Amino acid sequence: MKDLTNSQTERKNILNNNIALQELYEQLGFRALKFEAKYRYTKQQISRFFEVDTRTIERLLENHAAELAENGYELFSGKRLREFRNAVLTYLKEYRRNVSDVDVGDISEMIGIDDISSKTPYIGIFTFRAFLNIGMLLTGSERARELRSAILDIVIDVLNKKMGGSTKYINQREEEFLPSAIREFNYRQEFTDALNKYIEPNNFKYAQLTDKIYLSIFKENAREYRQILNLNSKENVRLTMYSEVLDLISSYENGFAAYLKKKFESIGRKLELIEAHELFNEFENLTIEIYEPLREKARSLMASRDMALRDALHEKLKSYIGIVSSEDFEKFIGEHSISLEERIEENKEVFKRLKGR
DNA sequence: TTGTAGTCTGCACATAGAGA
DNA sequence: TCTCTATGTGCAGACTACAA
Repeated sequence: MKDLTNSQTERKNILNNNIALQELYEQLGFRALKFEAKYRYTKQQISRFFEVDTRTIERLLENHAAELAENGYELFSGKRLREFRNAVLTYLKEYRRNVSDVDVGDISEMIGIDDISSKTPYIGIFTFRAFLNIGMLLTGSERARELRSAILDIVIDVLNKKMGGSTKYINQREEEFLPSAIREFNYRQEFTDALNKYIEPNNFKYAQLTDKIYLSIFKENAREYRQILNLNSKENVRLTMYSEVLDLISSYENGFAAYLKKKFESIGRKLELIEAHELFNEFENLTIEIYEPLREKARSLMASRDMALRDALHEKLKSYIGIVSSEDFEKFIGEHSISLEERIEENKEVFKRLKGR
């Protein structure tokens, strides 16, 4: 199980997943007052929920101030506090009206939100994200432990629901995948043509030089990549790659094909496979500065997304695991993410026009 | 203007668990 | 058993808004 208490990256990768957050709010049943379009809780509500002293929450606020502020913790004072107090009063009034025929005792106690005194000068307010953040940091609270377990279950459940049980092809749900895959297909053609024309016949040349590209970009050969993503031998590894990785592979294939052609023309004969390997090393050294930023980006995106979306760990890219942005979650599992079949259907007319040219 | 009330915050202390 | 560290709690002072 992921350890949320001591990894800020793991915490962010859940808190950036807005789709899962909505589901979490529905399922946890810890209702909040909506203020300025966000669910809000007071510090007292939070400490009651986790069954700890408010001082404990305050200590977390001291030690993780930036992280909690980023997730929506704020101090309300002045005009904003007055507006919030009015919103609380309206909420309490509404609630009392709706349950007036029932003896509900202390309504504030029952719904978990207190009437805020007019003498209160400022008050610490948490958003739902900040509330979850506290739950991820509190190690001594049994309820926080239960919450963390529920968070992980619900996040996995949301992903499974969205992906119909398998996240193998989650990369195909973003808009950019299809154009990148088409581009890559064309460059792949040029690459294999070049290997055919400029390297002596050899059964292993395609696989070996493709592996060289993979190793250069993400430090794994095709076999290792298959194992990590649990792909069978019939499944095409490129159909599981993110658009940024495909673009970089295209660039390598295009660049190396041209480099190979140049070498062939200068020596006036086809290269042996071992010479092609040496030529690739030369090409790699020559382009190291050009590709470095793109390689860094591809490794980081691949390692972080596969960890967050596929629960797959690329051991050799461990140090590249970072935060998956909320935009990324939206791209792959949000409203605008759609399956490849639907996207192809959407682009049918474009394909027909291209075919007709 | 001043007293009051509610909240935040810094400091100190208690407790529990891990490791030597 | 002792020490260290992390975590949680209590207390008191500071701060701020409101009411008289």
